[in-house]
Amino acid sequence: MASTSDSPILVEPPRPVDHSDAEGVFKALASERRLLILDWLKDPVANFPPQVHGDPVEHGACNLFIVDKLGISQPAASRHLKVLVDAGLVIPTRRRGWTYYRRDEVALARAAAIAAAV
Amino acid sequence: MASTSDSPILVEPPRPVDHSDAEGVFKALASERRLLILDWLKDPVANFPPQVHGDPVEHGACNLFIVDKLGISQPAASRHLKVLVDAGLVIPTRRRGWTYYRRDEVALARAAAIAAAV
DNA sequence: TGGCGAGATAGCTACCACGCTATGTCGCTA
DNA sequence: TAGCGACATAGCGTGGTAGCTATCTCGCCA
Repeated sequence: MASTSDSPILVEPPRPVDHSDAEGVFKALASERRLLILDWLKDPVANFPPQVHGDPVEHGACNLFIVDKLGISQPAASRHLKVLVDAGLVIPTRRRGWTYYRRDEVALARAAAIAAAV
Repeated sequence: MASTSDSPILVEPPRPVDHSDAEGVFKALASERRLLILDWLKDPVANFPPQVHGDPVEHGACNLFIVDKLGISQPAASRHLKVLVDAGLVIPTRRRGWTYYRRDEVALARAAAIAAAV
């Protein structure tokens, strides 16, 4: 079981909001496809087909499902996911040759705090 | 005195968050210069020189001051301001040949709500 | 160990955002 | 009414982003 699967959203130390930080977060969110991905990952069980390996709640949704649902090429989807991972908003898990993605709720809460401070 | 100067942030009706809306807001915020402008406009009196015409609290800061403080050309600054105005985050006021800009706190609160819903 | 499938990377093209200079528009004032 | 100052718009060059196809890497399994 994932160590954070049944914890509430962790509380970050109240760090001051940095503009360059904020710019990076908003850049990562400034794409409809990436917003869709984040939305789908809110409920992997409802939004993706059943997975044979990898618990969708624990590890997240399988890369292939996201690629299919986006309807763009696999490399293009891969890059969108990389943008989200680099921004720290999504956590990848490699397992048995597949890669699963899940939301990082802590980082997303921090992003919301940044937006609230604009 | 500004009609909203001593009101709390107005409460918008709870409209559902739309992805294309969200993309537009995040695009407008995905620029360090525009984040700086929004930050400066939080306190026009402290961040800009005293204005001869136009109350900085009521109408906002004078375009010229923003251009100077950004340190870029006047057309470039003008376009950044247009992006913020088009996104509805900043309100322009033309008066006596000058243009003043102030934050739209309602729209900014809505932007924060959008970010919190991602 | 050879083959296959998942996914990242490379390399290309098209497009958009941002900077600049030059110029247009419009209102105020001498 | 001529001139000037504030601001927007036009046009151009450049860098970054998003899409694609082709290819590479690497783990799994027969």
